[in-house]
Amino acid sequence: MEKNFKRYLITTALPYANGPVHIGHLAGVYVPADTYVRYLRMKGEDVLFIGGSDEHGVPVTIKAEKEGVTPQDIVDRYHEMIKKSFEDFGMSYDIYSRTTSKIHHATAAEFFEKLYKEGKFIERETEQFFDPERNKFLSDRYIIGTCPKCGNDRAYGDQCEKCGSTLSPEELIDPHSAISGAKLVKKMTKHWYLPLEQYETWLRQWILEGHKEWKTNVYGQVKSWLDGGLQPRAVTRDLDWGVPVPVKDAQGKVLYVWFDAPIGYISNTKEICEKRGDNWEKWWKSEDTKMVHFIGKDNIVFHCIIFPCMLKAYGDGFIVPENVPANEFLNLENDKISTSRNWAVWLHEYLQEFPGKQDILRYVLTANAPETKDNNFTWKDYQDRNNNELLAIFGNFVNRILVLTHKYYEGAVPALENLNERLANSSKTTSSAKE
RNA sequence: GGCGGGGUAGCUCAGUUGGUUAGAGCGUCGGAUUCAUAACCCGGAGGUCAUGAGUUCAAUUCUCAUCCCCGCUACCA
Repeated sequence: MEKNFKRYLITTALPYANGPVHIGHLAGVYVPADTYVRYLRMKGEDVLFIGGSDEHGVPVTIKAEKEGVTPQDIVDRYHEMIKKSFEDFGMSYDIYSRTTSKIHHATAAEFFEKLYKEGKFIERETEQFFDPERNKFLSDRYIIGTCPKCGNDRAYGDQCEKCGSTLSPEELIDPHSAISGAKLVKKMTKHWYLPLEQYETWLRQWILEGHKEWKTNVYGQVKSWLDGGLQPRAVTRDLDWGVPVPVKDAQGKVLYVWFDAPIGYISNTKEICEKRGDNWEKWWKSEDTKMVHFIGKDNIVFHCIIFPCMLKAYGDGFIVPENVPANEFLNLENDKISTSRNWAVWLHEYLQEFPGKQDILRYVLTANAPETKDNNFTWKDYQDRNNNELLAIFGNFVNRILVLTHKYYEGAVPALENLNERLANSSKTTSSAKE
């Protein structure tokens, strides 16, 4: 199945703009992607490298509320922070943009509108929990109640952290709002769903038949979803932060963050192409473009099932990814990296505390990349790899070449000669030339 | 709970379409050298390939069960 591709469209998962980027993100997604892109460019390939911040969704609004600022303030803060740290780190993006951009809102809205008009969605009205005090519908994780299984009175609407059981908000005893504490009421609400099951045959053929070479974690996860049977997936939410649903009777509704985020790859391509006078469609609608999504293992279903279904539903020549390399996670000092517990090495802090040491981090994260299983980052390992591998071995190698070049060749690189002949002729002096 | 991925030397990872002594880097131990930076170079030790059972002439590699780690679980249970 070797195809001849004329150009490469490489995307990296959009970091969520409610916190900075840490070494786990770097190890799994950004360093491998940047390395691949640099390799392609060195080979002279035509490459477009797309990144950006994912700025919609409930967590941003919660954080804003907590701090008494607007959601825009939150995403402005973290977008700038992430963007700058990527720049300082040396990510070679063609563009690093954001999903609050005008062009993205327009692109995402148009995307939804086309599918809507063509009848690609199904509408469903369901009863949802509503916080009367804040006047908003709540997603499962912002509903708190008593766990019916273990009696924990701080169980979430999707899961009880104490006994680990998976829950639905309906099961909770005395459900109330995690935001206001108010007692919840039920209200009817309408949403649009993408009927994924309609694409099952196509997905099977495309991935299970056509891409057996994908990583086992990715392939296995996809197969499991397909074998389990796909269901319609809601693509809208009751929320006031996001891309408004471009339909008449949809006040107070936005596109589900996971619907709009991957469209960000398209919007950002448009943005850079407009700036360069390039044609964005050649990147997204040509069979000879090779698209690769770099992601973490938590994003497999979105990039292998949902987003491809969206593209397929839209039609109009959109291509789907040729590969979706999803990496595992990185632990820090034997403990899970956690934003909420502030257990992480933040990129912006690393860059401050270790100025000029970007390549050391790149090296360590590459040498220890979590390709097939979760890996562990320790400062001791970082120190050892730096001191032994980079400094002692590699550093000495470079230093020796420089010193000997000056000593024996007056500082100029000597002409190429036949090494085998030379080795055969002498033994002593060649032991140094050999290297 | 269900499903997916993983559990191989002190550490981080390769590998095995089943087949005699399971690999690498770093660490460690020993040696050599002072030609290159506090280096480099050479050699050794170190693993019941998570656990138990099964298939086989032969299993770390296949099958089943168990344990542990991580992810997903779609408003389906």
